[in-house]
Amino acid sequence: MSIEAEIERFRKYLTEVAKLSDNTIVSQCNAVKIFLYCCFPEKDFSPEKITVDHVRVYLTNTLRHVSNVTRKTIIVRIRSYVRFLEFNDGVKFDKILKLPMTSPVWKQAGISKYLTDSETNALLAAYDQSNPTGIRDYAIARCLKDLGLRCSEVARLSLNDFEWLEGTVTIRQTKTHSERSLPLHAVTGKTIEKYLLHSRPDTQERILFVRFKKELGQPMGTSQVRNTVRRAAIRAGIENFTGTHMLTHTAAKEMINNGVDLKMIADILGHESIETTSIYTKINFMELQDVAGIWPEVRT
DNA sequence: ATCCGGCCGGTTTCAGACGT
DNA sequence: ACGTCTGAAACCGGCCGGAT
Repeated sequence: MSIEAEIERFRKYLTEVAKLSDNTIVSQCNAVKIFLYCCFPEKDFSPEKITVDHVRVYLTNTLRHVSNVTRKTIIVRIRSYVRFLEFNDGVKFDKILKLPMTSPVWKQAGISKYLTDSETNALLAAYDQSNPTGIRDYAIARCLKDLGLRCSEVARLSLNDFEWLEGTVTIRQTKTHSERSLPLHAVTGKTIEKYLLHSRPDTQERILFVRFKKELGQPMGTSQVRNTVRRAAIRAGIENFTGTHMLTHTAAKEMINNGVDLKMIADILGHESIETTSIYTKINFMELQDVAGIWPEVRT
């Protein structure tokens, strides 16, 4: 297989599956092309021949003269390519992805961190709903866990975003600058309704979740939203709690377990790339092959 | 207990430098 | 004048220490 053909394969994936912008696609393809030509000067290339040493040598020798920022960018592009190979061809490149490429721990491990059912229940039970703060924070947790929102998206939720009659909520200003409309579960809706009726202070603010103490009625920031969940996790005694993204992962896990299609989950979670979704749900990939067989397909 | 702000690492995008 | 490509910026989520 020629390197040019391989780059075309990568480009097709970036365009059709990852749906990245043209600039991103071009820059990723170029970085990978240079990398591949450097590793296989004899042009006896095929994807499965790529080894950890290729990457290591490339980073330490060829890229030794570039700035750290540039190296970081190139690493990102190579990683993107390797993940494409894993996703598209089913070839495992654990050793490459485990190289110290300054990636988040949960991604290096190749396993998403999510809560077990008992941990989820413990977390939700850790909110004292006899006081306004507990009601508010419980509603936040349900938005994260039921809707699979990022904490920044929860912090930006506005009263204007809810269509109560239709039972939907629209998420704006997301990471990918697009909008998406989600169905609002009855339980989630009731929780938010309870917060609005019995907990939320009088304020002109349209942002849903507001502060109770300092700066009463002002919007909560992303960090406050995160902190409410973190404190609940401490109360619930959940060890290894790493952050609010665990709830997002948990939402993805539950959808997978309910047989929801991967593409649909990507839409709900707001991922432009199915690849991102597959990272969130990695561990279930293995489980589900045995248990349910609802993964789209098993690659060899 | 709650909140703020600064810092960090990772990813994607884009402005402008560069070559033709 | 125009297209290509690099590297910096923008954005995001996470962590932590200190203030209230």
